[in-house]
Amino acid sequence: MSISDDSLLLKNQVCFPLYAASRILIQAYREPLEELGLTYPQYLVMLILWEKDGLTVSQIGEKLFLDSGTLTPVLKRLEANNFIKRNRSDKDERKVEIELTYPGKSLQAKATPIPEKIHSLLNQWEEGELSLFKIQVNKLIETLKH
Amino acid sequence: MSISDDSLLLKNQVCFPLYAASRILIQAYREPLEELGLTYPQYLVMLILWEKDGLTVSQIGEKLFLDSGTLTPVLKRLEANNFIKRNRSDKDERKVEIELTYPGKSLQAKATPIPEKIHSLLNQWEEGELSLFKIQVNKLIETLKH
DNA sequence: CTAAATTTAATTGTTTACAATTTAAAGCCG
DNA sequence: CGGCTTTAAATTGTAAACAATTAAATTTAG
Repeated sequence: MSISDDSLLLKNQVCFPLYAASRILIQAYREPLEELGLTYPQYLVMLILWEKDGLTVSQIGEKLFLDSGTLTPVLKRLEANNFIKRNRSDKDERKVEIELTYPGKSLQAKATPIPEKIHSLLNQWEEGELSLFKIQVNKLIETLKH
Repeated sequence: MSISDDSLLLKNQVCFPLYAASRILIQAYREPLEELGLTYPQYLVMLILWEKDGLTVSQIGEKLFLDSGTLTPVLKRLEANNFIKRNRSDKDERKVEIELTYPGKSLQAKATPIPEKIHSLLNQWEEGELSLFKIQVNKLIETLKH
C-alpha cells in the first residue's frame, strides 16, 4: 500500500463483514421463502404482522428501520399476492393500516420450520456463543440507530 | 401469537439484526463518502483496488461476494466518474481488468479519515469487545459462504 | 483438430434501499 | 375560523442486489 494505514484494509473493517454476512445469510432464506412466495423483506413484514396485526406503515417501518419509500412497494406486492390488505384509517386518514388476509395468516404455519432450517446452518456454533453474538449485534444497532 | 414458537419473533433471529445493523452502519458512511463522490459499494471496490490494482471483475467479486450482475454497473459508474478504467485482458479476452486512474489513486488520501470517523461512532465499545465482534462476524461469513 | 463443455462478463428483469419531493390530512395558534 | 406547521404515506429518481439468460472466448475430450 502506498499509504500506510491498515484501517483502509477490507478485513479490518466492521461494516464490510456485516454487510457481507447479512447478504449471505439472507441468501440462505431464499429457497425456503420461495416456497411461500415471499422475499426476505416481505417475510420480515409478515413476521411483524403475525406478531401484531393491524399496524400502520410507519409502525412497521420503525421496527424494520425502513421508510415508506421502501415499504410502500413491498406492501403493495404483498397485497397483490393477497397476503395483506392496506386500509386508510378511519380515525386518521393519513395512516394506512396493514391487516393480514386469511391466506396471509395461514402462511404462518408454513413458515414455522424456517428459523430451524437457518439455525441448522449454524450448527458449528455453540448455543451460548450464538446468543452472545445476537446480543452484540443488537447492541450495535442500539449504538447506531440515533 | 396464535402459534407458540418464539423463533418467529424478530428479536430472536440472527439475520434481521445483521441486516438492520449493516444498513444503519452503511448509512453512517453516506455523508463522508458523498464528499468523495462514492457510494458504499463503490467505496468497497476502491478499497480493494487501493490494496491491489489491476484485478479482474470476478476477482473483485470473490472478495465482495458479488457477481458481475451487480459489479458491472457499479464499475461502469466508477469508470464514468473517472476513478477506474475497464480493459479487456490481452491474454484472455473473457476477462476485464480494472485499473485505477490517477484521480482514482488520489482519492485514497481523501479516504483515510473515514475509518476513524466510523470507528468514533463506536466509542462506547471497548476495543477488545469490538475486535472480538469482528472475529465473530468474519467467522459467520466463513460458516456460511459455501 | 474440432465439437462440447466451461469460464467470464454483460444483459435483462424484478425487487429492494433510500434521498428528496409531493400530497393530503391533522394539529396548532392567533 | 384560517393560515402554519407537522405528520403519514406515496412518488420520483438513482443505485444496488441477484436470478436467469446470453454472448464470446477458452479449455477440454474425443
